[in-house]
Amino acid sequence: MIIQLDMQSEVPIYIQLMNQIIEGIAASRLKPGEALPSVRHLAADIGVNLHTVNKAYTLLKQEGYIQIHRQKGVVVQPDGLPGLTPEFMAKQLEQLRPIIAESILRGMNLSGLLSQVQKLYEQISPSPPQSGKEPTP
Amino acid sequence: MIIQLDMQSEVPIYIQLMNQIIEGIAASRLKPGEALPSVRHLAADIGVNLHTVNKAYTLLKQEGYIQIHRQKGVVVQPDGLPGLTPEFMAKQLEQLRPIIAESILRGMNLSGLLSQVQKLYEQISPSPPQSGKEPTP
Amino acid sequence: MIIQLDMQSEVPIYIQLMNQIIEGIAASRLKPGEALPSVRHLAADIGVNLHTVNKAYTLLKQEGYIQIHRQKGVVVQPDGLPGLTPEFMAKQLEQLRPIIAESILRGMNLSGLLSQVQKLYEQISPSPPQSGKEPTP
Amino acid sequence: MIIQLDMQSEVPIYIQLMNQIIEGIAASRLKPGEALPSVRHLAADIGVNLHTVNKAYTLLKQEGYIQIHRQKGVVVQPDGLPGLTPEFMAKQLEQLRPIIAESILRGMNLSGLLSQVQKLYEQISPSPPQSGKEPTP
DNA sequence: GTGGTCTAGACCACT
DNA sequence: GTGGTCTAGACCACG
Repeated sequence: MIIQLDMQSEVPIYIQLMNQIIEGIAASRLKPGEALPSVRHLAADIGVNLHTVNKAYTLLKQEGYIQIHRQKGVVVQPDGLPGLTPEFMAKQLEQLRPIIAESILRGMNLSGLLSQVQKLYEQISPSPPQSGKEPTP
Repeated sequence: MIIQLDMQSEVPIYIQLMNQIIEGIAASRLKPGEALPSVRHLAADIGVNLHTVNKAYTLLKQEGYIQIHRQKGVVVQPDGLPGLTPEFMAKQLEQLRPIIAESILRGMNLSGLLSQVQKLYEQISPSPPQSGKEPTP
Repeated sequence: MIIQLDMQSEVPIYIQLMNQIIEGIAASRLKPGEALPSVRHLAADIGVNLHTVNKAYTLLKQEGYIQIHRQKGVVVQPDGLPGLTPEFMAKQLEQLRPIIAESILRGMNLSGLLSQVQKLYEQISPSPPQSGKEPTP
Repeated sequence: MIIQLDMQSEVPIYIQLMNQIIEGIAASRLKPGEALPSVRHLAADIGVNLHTVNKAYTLLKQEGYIQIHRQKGVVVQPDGLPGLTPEFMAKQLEQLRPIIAESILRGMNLSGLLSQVQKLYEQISPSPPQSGKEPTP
């Protein structure tokens, strides 16, 4: 798992961390049940404060994306990732709204915007994650 | 111009203000050259401090969306709104990326995502600005 | 006398006005003794407030660049323009200093800077003003 | 880093602050990567309000002259200072123009002006930065 | 301890 | 009356 942080970004580091891990799961680079580095290790690896990693993990756990076990450490949610809950859909709309508004203001047409979204979608998820159970012979 | 602010939101007020104004321009509710309320009036109207409004206006001016005339007031950019600059496209991608990643993680498929974006686009975007009167039979 | 004002500039209008008139005199487009438009006329011509023109004229008079007569109107200083007083030299240095500092910071070398200054000098003063008396045959 | 402010000056304090810091960088008294005082410390040191310092820092950051690290502090831009962009050259010309015009009006000749500029340049500019040790015989 | 945000209130320059 | 600047003081997010 490679983490790329921009220490000069205005985006808080713990948010960047969350985003990177979320993207890792979305891209199936991190698979359900797979272990994540301990808070201590990850903090040392990427050179940030323990609290920062801890905050990211805690929030990811709250969203149901990971599990934190006292002894076993941190693993990607093995019991089914959260789906398209109404809360998530609402949050998504609120996040998309200002981005789309500004795109319209700048004169972007719908097809241009859709193609940008599609490009990003395919870039992040190169191999469509096998939803449901894998065929286990 | 109706401004809806959520004082409980974690999104800073001045950002909410910017977003509302941007959306107003995108939707053609605010037209180029149209006057915006003075810093003081708007601040009084929406019940926030003058400096908060001032910050939003200043940033909108920096982005080229409005003009602040000395001692005359604030108007929506009449000299052509900024277009799809490379900087904007880059910013847009960086903003979209985590949203799309999380949508993928949640199991949303491409067509579902695209339809959400399209729905928002059409909701915000004005019907193609009918200059002049509509033909009323 | 053509006046070019930028109403969106952060430079106050009365300062822009002063600069334009100073440049006119420097370029000999306005000659000593020549009449300037009345406050009223100029204000109407360029579409600004009376007070604004008045302020510019008053300050130009204080610097000794023009004379304001109650009835005769406004004329470019006919009794010898102010020279290189110590006060002016000091002001000039204070104005140049931050510009030059920023140029150095940006990596501009001395010759590049000098050539910029020379270019501007020659552009403003195309025909060197005949200092002293003109040869009157 | 010594900051000299003129509280009586018509030049806003935050501009004076910016100028002093820019000059410090230009003179290599402040080197890329070097830390600047925190907003609060500097404000206390020079006896102005925290917001005034903050404004200066924010603008310097926007120009690319410093970096503001979240919760770490402020440092002189370590990733290469901005160069001679077209925007900067245009701004420089606009700033120089009225100064040069007034100098011409006052009867200053080209060589006199150039020597003033050169004097300032050499006064601000550091002796070419001897990287490493000087040869001490 | 750091910068980011917000409030409250004031004076000034500009038009 | 407008925005620009400055002060004073507060709370919060971040690390």
